[in-house]
Amino acid sequence: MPCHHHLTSCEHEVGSHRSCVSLVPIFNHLEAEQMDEIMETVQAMSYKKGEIIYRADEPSDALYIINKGKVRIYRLSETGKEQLVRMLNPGDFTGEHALFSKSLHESYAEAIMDTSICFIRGSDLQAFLLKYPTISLKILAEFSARLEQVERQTTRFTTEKVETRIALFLVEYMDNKNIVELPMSKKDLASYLGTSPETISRKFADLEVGGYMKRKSNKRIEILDLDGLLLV
Amino acid sequence: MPCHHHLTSCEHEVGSHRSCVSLVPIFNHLEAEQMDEIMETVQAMSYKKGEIIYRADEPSDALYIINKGKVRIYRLSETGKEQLVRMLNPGDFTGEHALFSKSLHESYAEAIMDTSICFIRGSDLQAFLLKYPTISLKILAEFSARLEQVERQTTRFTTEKVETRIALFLVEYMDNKNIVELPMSKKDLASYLGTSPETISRKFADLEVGGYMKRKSNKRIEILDLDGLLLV
DNA sequence: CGCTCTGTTGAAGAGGCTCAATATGGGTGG
DNA sequence: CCACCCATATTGAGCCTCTTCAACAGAGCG
Repeated sequence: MPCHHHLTSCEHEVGSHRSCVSLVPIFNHLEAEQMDEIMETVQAMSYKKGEIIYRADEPSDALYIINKGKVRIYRLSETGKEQLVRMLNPGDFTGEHALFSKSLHESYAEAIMDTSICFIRGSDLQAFLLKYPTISLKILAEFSARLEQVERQTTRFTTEKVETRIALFLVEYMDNKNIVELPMSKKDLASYLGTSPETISRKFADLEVGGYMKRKSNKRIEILDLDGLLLV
Repeated sequence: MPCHHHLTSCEHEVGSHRSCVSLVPIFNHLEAEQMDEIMETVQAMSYKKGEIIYRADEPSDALYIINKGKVRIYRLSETGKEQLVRMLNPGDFTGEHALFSKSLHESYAEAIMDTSICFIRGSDLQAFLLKYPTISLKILAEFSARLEQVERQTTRFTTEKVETRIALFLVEYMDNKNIVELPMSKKDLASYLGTSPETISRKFADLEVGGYMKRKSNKRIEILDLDGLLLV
């Protein structure tokens, strides 16, 4: 069951010391012995909160799979400003660009809590992809979902005003009890939605006085008027 | 040799009646007999200028490969505004999302000149991917390049002002004689760069009086001050 | 040859950014 | 366990970029 978005955990139920391989969508459809084979090539690494996992312009030849923790992927624009691209939770992976197309990263990956990561070297992965082609299909599905996600986001940047983008974000992340659990700080949310923290603050206040939502706590928001929110 | 951008032709040297298969990056590394095998499953179709190839929310089970012509991929946002996502030239493909992740298109594909397209049905493609896993590697490379491209564009939308986005666009599409051949109408360029045609007009005028560039004709621009353009 | 779509230019207004001051609150060390 | 502290969040004010509407010019096409 693929995730329809990529900022909150997809509940991969990652056990503490079991290797990531068996728990990751791109591998967990394999036979046990095939997973064992992959596990043997996997290396683990731990990062403390705040540590940078990779930087733009660094070379890379590995796929990074999040085993535990949370990772922030961001970019710096030509003029040096930062934009949050996505958040990685256990079971998600990154580093693919350096693997499949070029050899240099274009984004930054930062552990925002203590995080453990599994690496598969590019050459090993490539061998597995040729040996077990179904893995490629899984990765292709993941890539194509991400492409749609980013294109959708891009379209919103150019065609919707900030208030609408926030509203759409809230609707997407709302659970079945009309509660949104913000998956990041408001500062990061601002960066993700292409605006400033000040504007986020103001628009949240506006939406609250408009009766569309109510802030239950710092990171919890209750949606009161879903239909109205979509028309903002 | 992958394209570093996706709006101008990558010079695939497509012959007039030869099937697309042999000329497309994702297949042209295969042996002749393997390509023949694929060609047998391919169906061709022609579209006249202005015809829609697929629409959002339509189901699909095929990969579309451009054989001849030019195709515009665009999205409509939640509030109905259009954004140009990319242009397809001979050798490019689309329709992947409906194939690999979901079954419905999210974007629109429109032939902007008389265009001929080859289809590979999803089930056939899947079989080939399992039989010849190197095809997957090619598609993975293409997807990952596109992901980077879209993410880069997204970051520019949120962090750069319009004038900078135009400047970066011009620099990317400049050839080795400092000439930019605009690959689309100014109207489409505005949509692609997330602004309005009026602003494009004005910024081009500004860049010209600033001595950064000179309009040679409607679609040809000469870059006069590359370094200055990057600092705009 | 005229019609329509594309492109240009002008003016006004709005939305959002920046800078600055203040408030809040979670984490840490005592 | 409490108090402090610093990053995060909020609120205010002014400004600037860009959008929008409108009028007009030009180019491509039938």
